[in-house]
Parts: sequence; structure tokens; C-alpha cells
Amino acid sequence: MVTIGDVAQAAGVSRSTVSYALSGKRTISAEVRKKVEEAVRDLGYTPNAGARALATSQTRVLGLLARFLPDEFAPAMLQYILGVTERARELGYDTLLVSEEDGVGALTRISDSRMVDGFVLLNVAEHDSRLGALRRAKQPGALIGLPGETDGVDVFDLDFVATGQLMVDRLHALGHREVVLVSQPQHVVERGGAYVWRLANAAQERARELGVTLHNYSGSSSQPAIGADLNAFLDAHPSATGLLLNNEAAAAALPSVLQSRGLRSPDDISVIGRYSDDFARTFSLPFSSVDSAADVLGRRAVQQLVARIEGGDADAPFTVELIPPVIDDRGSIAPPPARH
Amino acid sequence: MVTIGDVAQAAGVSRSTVSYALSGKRTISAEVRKKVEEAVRDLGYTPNAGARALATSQTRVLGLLARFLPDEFAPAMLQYILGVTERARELGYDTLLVSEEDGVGALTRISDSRMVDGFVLLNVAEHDSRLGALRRAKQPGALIGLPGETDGVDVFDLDFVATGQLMVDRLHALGHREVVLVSQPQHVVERGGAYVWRLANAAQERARELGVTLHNYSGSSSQPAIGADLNAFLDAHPSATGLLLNNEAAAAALPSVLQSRGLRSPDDISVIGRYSDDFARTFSLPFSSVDSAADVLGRRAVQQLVARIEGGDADAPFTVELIPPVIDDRGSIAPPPARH
DNA sequence: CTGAAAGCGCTTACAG
DNA sequence: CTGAAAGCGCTTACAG
Repeated sequence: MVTIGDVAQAAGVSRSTVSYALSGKRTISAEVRKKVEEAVRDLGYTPNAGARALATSQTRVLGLLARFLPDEFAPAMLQYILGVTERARELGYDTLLVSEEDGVGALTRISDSRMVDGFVLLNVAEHDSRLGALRRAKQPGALIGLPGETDGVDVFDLDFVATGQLMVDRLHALGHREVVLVSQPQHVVERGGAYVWRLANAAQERARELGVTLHNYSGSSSQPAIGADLNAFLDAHPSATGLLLNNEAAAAALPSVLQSRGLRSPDDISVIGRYSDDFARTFSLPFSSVDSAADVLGRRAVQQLVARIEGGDADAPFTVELIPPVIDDRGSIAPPPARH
Repeated sequence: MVTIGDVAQAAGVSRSTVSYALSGKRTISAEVRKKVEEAVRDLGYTPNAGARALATSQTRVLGLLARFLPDEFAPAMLQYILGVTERARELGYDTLLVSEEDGVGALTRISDSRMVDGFVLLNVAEHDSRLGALRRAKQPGALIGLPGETDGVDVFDLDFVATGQLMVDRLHALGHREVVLVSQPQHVVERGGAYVWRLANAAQERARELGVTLHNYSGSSSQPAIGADLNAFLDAHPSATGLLLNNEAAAAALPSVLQSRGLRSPDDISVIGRYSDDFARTFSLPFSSVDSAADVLGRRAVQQLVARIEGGDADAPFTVELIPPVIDDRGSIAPPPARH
């Protein structure tokens, strides 16, 4: 293994000079710099990360704490994860991915052993048990998902209140007056998926203001249950002309449900979902949807986290950034069918 | 920050004694052990990972190198990733997730800086450029995906040859004599997705042996292209009674294609896919399929990698483990319809 | 059964 | 502009 000592010897200078030549933290004569660079190249020297971390108290690694609820839509998580790892690399950091069931234990262990410089928490719940551990940690943290209490952390999320409002506004403007909303399973809500009721409440309230009847249901997260659910909801409200989906599995199941009922979108029923464009394309989902902005959220969280790590000012003002919803139009929204 | 020195002081012993008491690498009197344990608990001591790595040359971190092809099905990767991170934790390791475009550079950088004890390579191609870098690295590696040249590494993959044979055998036994196979996009094959042609060739050969006509096509990986592809393939072979899918997007798109053509499975056409049961449930895929065994493969790779890391014998015999295919029956396979 | 000391490979004040 | 030395927090032969 080639160390900084080998480089120093080959270049005929001291180890500290090699270190400074590499970091640029003090002025080095052109001649010495050249000799060091040659030696580094010839020997193929790369600094030892552990030794550097020990000396500087910086690991240049970020901890990414994922969290998978039993009934939630796991594959969607990958888009957040990739946004995080990509932006981290652009900023010179690597990413330690932690998927343990026991997020509190994992966060504490990794924080105490000084394995990372900061944390990104995914899928943050209303009352997220990981937040206590994060506040106790010496490393800063950025959240994806809006908890009830946001002090001491930077928070990034889709604006689910605006999303619920937007969905209802759009259908109302086209003339719809009765709408069904299919949310995530009850399980998800109970485990802290506040975004579910945040969207649902905002939609409900806006519907009331506009004189729209909105029926809110939780749907299952997998087949065949979700197919049966959708049929039951549609049976219960034959006069509804709009369908809002805050549930990816429902979106995936809906095409075959509509077909079996002889319904077409948007002629018979208008549909708005909430998932990413990537998802729509890959899974052949033909419905207009509010983009979940997973990639953007992952990148923004890392950006802010690194700024805080490197900014020196650990208590600089904290931010709560809610991304405004945007509907990707795939042609599943139209005026309701004429009454016979 | 509390160090081993603080613990030693509090317990009234030397630092080496604390270290040995914690590691159990030499016998410690019950009395001393108790004092050390108390001090550790009182002070909340956790060893510094960087310092330990420097002293032992072991990081207890595994590098996981993902690789996303432009036209491949990204969400499926998450299942492999979770298999890896979970098994790693069970064995006492954390996972550094690397998703860089430049896998060779990433592997070299991480290996040279000694950030990990070993590597898991995901989605390994026939001629994978990362393999050269891995063989040059001092850390061992386990692959998920079978490359052309396997020496010096442990390899895990689904047995795609047996998968192709099994798919054809199953349909042939029921009486099918003309079958369409929809593979991954050409792009994926060109970028080294050998499993695509390995399955296709095996299916083709078995079909020839059995007197079955098999038409092999590459399909697109997203809508609306894949829907149009499927329609074109079915148009071209109206007498085909079986459909084999080695393409997740095709599986997701097929239900609506069949419906628009007025076809039902298995009455009009038998279908066998290749994806995991989780996927089938979440995305409402109603077709029988060969399980892609992502979770198992991830776990097996980690298991073997850790055995090699800890076994001391870096050149112990290398393994190539091909998991036999199993069909999850969802009722989409039946004898072909009677001829009129 | 326990301790003093060397060493892992870096970085960074301290001197000159 | 450069070097000798201390120190980061551990582990592990070496002594006793």
C-alpha cells in the first residue's frame, strides 16, 4: 500500500509538503509541486479515507436513512435514493444507505461512531421517532417528508396541501361536481404518512368551498385487493365523474378496472394521479398526474445538507421547502359526460 | 466526544484493557470487565469507526455498485439493493451505495482510498468494464449477473438458460406450438445485458428441439412504444398461442393491449413473464412469471463476500451460483384454444 | 490477568 | 517556501 510517506520519499520532500501540495492549503513552489505530482502519479497514490477522517473529523460520507412501510409503495423510493446519491457525488460525498427496520438504533450507531458527516432521512413521518435521535446527533440532518415538528432540521417535501387543492380545482373548473379520492392504505397513515391526510383534508376543504362532493377512501396497496376496492368505490358512487388517486397501486390497477366496467377515461371519468413521469411511462399508466418530484427533493435535501456541513454555522436558519405541485397532462382530464 | 481514554480513566484501567474488554480478545477478570462495562454505559461510549479502520485495516463497510442502463427497468433494482443492505447488516456491515455513471472510476477511487472491505456489483454485463478494476482492487468482489469471464470473483445470477427452457417446456407440454418471446430493448443487449440473449437463445433452441415455432423480438421499455410493439408482434403472428415476456414494461402494458384486442388470458393466449412476486402484486400484473429472485441473489452475494473477507483465504475456490427458475402460477397458462 | 508503547496514515499548528 | 513533530482514536504485539 502506497502512503503519503512513499510519495514524500519519491519526491524528496517531507510528508507535510506532500499533504499541502495536494490540498493546496499553502503556497508551494512550482518545482516542488511538479515533483510531488509526478510521484503521486507514478506511485498511484490515493489518500487513505480512514486516516484522513481521523485527522480531520470529516468523512465526506452522508448517511441515507430509508424507511419502508409494510403497505407502502417501495419502488418509488428508488427515485429519491438516486437523487440523493447523485447530488452527493457531485458535491464530493459518498452515501451510506441504511435500510434497517430500527431507524433510531441505526442513526445513533452511525452518528456515535462518526461514520458520516450528515444524514438524509427519507419518508419522514408526522411523529418520526428518528427525529429525536437526529436532534441528539452532532451531525446535521435534512428530511424528505414534513414532520409535525421541524426545528433543528431542514425539510423538503411536495406541497401536499396545494396538491389536494389543485386536483379539486382542476376538476371543478371543468364542471365536475362529484369526485372520489383514493388514498393510501390506512396502515400508511397510522405509521405516520401525514402526506396522505394532508392531501385528503386539503382536497376535502377545497371541495366544500367549491360545492363539490368528495368521497375519500383508503385503498389497499396491492392486487387483488386494490382492484376490488376500486370497484367497490365506483359502485358506491355511480354519479361521480372524477377520480383522484394518491395511491400508486390504485393507478396501476385502474386501467383494467375501468375496462372491465366498460368505462373510458376521460370520456366517462376524469382521472388525476400522483406519481412521477418516469413511473407513468414505465408502468404504462395513462393518467394525468401530479409529479411526485422525487429526484428534485433528493437533490435539494443533499444540497442543503452539504451547505450546512461545510458552512461552519451549524445553526444557520433552518428551511422548510414545499415544492409546488405540477400536473403532467396525459389526457385523462376532460369535462364530465353530459347527463342523460 | 468520548474516547477510549475517557472510558479507561473512568474505569481506572488502561486503554488497552478497555479495548480487550470490549473485543473479548483476551481474558479479563470479572471485576475489571464490570467496571469497564459500567464506564462504557455511563459515558455512552461508541468506538470511532475511522480510528478503528485505521488500526485494523477493516472498515466493516461493503461497496454496492449499482448500474442503471438507459433503457432498463430501474425500479427492479431496489429489490436487489435491499437484499444486499439487509444481509450486510445482519452480518455486521454497512453499505456504501454507489450509483455513478463511471463505475470503473468509482470502484477504483473507493478501493484505493480503502473505504470498504469488499464490493458487490449489480447488473453485471457480459463484458463489464468494472471487472478489470475489481480484479486490480485489493478487496474481494461478488457479482450479481453472470459475465463472460468469471475468475477471481464470486458470481450469482438467475439461471437464464434454464428459464428459457422452462418457459418453452411449460407451454409445449400444454400443446402450444407457436409462441412469441418479447425481450428487453436492443439497447440493453448492446450494453451487455447478456441475460437477454441467454434466455432467448435457450428458449429458441429448446423450441427447435420440441418442434415449437418461436418468434423472438426486442420490445421497448416504456409507453407508448411498448404498447405499439406488442400490438405489432401479435399482428404479425395471429396464430401464436403463447407469449413469453422477458421485459417488465411489456408485462405492465400487456393487460390493456390484450383488452383492446379483445383477447383474454389464458383462454385466448397463455402468458409467462419474468419478474418478482412483489412486482406482480404491486403493479397488478396478472400473469404467471418466473421469479427474478432479486432478494435471494442480493443476500447470497453478501453472504459469500463476507465469508471471503473474513475467511482470510482470499483465493479460496470461487463460486458461480445460478439459481434455478421457479414459476409463480397466477393462472395465465392453459392449453391453447381449440382450432376452428 | 494487565499496562506502556508503538503504530495505522493522515493533517496542521509551530518553527524557521 | 518547507520541515519536524504532535495528534486524531483506535488495536495489538511486547513485557511483566
